[in-house]
Amino acid sequence: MEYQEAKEKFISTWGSLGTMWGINKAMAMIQALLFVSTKPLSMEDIMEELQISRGNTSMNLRQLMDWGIVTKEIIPGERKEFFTTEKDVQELARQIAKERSRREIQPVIKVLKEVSSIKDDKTDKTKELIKQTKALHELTENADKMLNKLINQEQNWLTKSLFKLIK
Amino acid sequence: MEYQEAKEKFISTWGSLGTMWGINKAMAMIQALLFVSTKPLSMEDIMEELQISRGNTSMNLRQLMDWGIVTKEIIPGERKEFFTTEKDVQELARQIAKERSRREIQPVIKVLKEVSSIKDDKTDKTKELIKQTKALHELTENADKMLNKLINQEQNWLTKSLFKLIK
DNA sequence: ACAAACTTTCAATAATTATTGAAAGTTTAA
DNA sequence: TTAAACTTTCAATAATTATTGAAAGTTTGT
Repeated sequence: MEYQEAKEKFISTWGSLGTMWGINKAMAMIQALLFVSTKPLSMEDIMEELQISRGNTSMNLRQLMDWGIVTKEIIPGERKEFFTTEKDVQELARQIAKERSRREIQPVIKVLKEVSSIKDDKTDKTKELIKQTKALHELTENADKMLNKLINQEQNWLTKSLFKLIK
Repeated sequence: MEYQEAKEKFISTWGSLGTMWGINKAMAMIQALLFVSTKPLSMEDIMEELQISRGNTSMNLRQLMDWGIVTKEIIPGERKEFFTTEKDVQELARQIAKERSRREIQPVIKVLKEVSSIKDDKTDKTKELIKQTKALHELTENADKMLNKLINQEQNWLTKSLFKLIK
């Protein structure tokens, strides 16, 4: 497999992985492209390489910046804006975990807490609803705590912890 | 908040959480409904409660069974089929983790391995592609190993491990 | 202040994904 | 063996989500 083919394969695989986990294809592909690029890319570069429109590129770059995994680079003497992504996989993982926790897991935990706190009227169905949502609430909260722990540790904590768990 | 409202809130929240993580709404809602139900439900029951069509119900129940988190119950004297979901959150989490690993993570690991193994022609861009996909490969493989570890342990291992990590 | 070089916005459109419902298929009881 | 009771399948349709492209907005250099 040659460079170009390998690169395209990587980008499109990353794109479809994104789709499977609720992240849009263009967004995932832009990040993948930046991730293996040796230098910052302009909007033109990205549009060209991925064959997507200016609007699409602009919107998805913005989202990636909102997620904190892509940053604008000012290149002296250039009028265009250039973009790079976080190159360190650990940091990338932490950032994504952090954002998904904040945006998606927290609101669900909130609802689970509310629902599991309704007044127990002693009927079977109410007891079951409370019991089951409480169990889910605990599980979700634990998983999320772990995720947050990962997020707030220094660089290599994740790898070390995983290693301890695995061996 | 009363029982009915709480139940509906739980089901629809679970449904939209599903959507955010690439699982379709009806599938997530059916699972949620079964999860808080005190007894097995028939297709009619599910259609009625969630206001979805027979075809939709049938297809999504099938998927849930393929995922191994819903099972058919035979109720003596009843002609209809009845369904239940795994009621234990630990087991549910393990089953979902197992399936998502098998279906989605493994194929990506395979591609990352392929791409990171291309011939190094000593150009900067090839070196960067190899380096970055290799890093991603390692991270993904570690995370997946942990997931698999969780899957193959006895019941309470997950909670215990998480607890150890958190404290 | 102007205009060239750029980026953003957003209504229109396309692509994808989910849902319906009726026909075909299956199972069961008599 | 028949037919009622039920489930599955799948082409048609609806709903959702992503993408385009051109107009509006912004920034920069002169």
